[in-house]
Amino acid sequence: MPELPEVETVRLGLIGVLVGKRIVRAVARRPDLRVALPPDFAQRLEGRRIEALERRATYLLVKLDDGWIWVIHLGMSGRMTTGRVGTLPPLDRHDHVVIVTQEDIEVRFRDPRRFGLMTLVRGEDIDHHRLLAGLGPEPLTPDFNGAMLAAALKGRRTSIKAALLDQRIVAGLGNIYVCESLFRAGISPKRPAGRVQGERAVALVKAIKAVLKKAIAAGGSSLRDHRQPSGELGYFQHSFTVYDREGKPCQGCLCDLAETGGIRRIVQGGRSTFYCPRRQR
DNA sequence: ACGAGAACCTGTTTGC
DNA sequence: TGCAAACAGGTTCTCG
Repeated sequence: MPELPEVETVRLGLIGVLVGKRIVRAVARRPDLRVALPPDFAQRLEGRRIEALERRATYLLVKLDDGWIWVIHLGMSGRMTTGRVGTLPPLDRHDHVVIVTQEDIEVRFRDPRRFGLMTLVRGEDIDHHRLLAGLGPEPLTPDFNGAMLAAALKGRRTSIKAALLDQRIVAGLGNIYVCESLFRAGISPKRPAGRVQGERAVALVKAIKAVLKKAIAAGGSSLRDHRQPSGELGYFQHSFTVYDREGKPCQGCLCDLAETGGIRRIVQGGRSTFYCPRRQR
């Protein structure tokens, strides 16, 4: 269930396995993902050398030596595992795509819920492709700043929680990091998006960047720790401040747990939101 | 155009 | 213990 930091961790883990390597075998075991695999998908990967592995929002962009880009989205339950051929566990029924490099390293894409996708896009078309065209700014780049976020939120009547989940406003945030960022910025998830302006927007941008950087750093360190064969990439021990901590004490709120009830859980747009009603306004 | 809600799919956790 | 309902970190479609 990957948001930007998890996808970035997967990317960093896959760079060493894939970049500069040639794909000698590719198998599409189950083509009906969220977006169906092209009929000749596996055939078109075979023989290709991988030149670079980039990321846009939560899409992995694998640049191939024929000018095409292998686009990967992990959806909600997508995972990548790698290991030397013959050392991995038996294939699971949800291992939908398997590739092998010239060095005998296998990379598997497993996605039980099939909300993920893979496809091939011409390099020069990538920015206009329907999957990527509408995406907002990358949150970790300098052009994502308070003024820009304030402008994007202006006039919006929906909650700031829903607005931050909207990939057109800012790309790559999901439920967890939206909750964490709002907590860090001291902003209530119920606040109308249009009323996050000025200093509040600046604080929110700072919080988003800090939360994402911290999570990526945590993923990076776990990557070094778990670089064993047949490693599963991108899933590490998180320590959240509010997410999934309903009823637990709020860090930094020196209030009586019995009195306040601690972290609260509400449902917005059908999804759980966790926040501290005292610190977030 | 905007916002709310449903839908997609399967595995795991929770509650009676 | 067993079964059904609720829930899960994403995205996209429809409808009002």
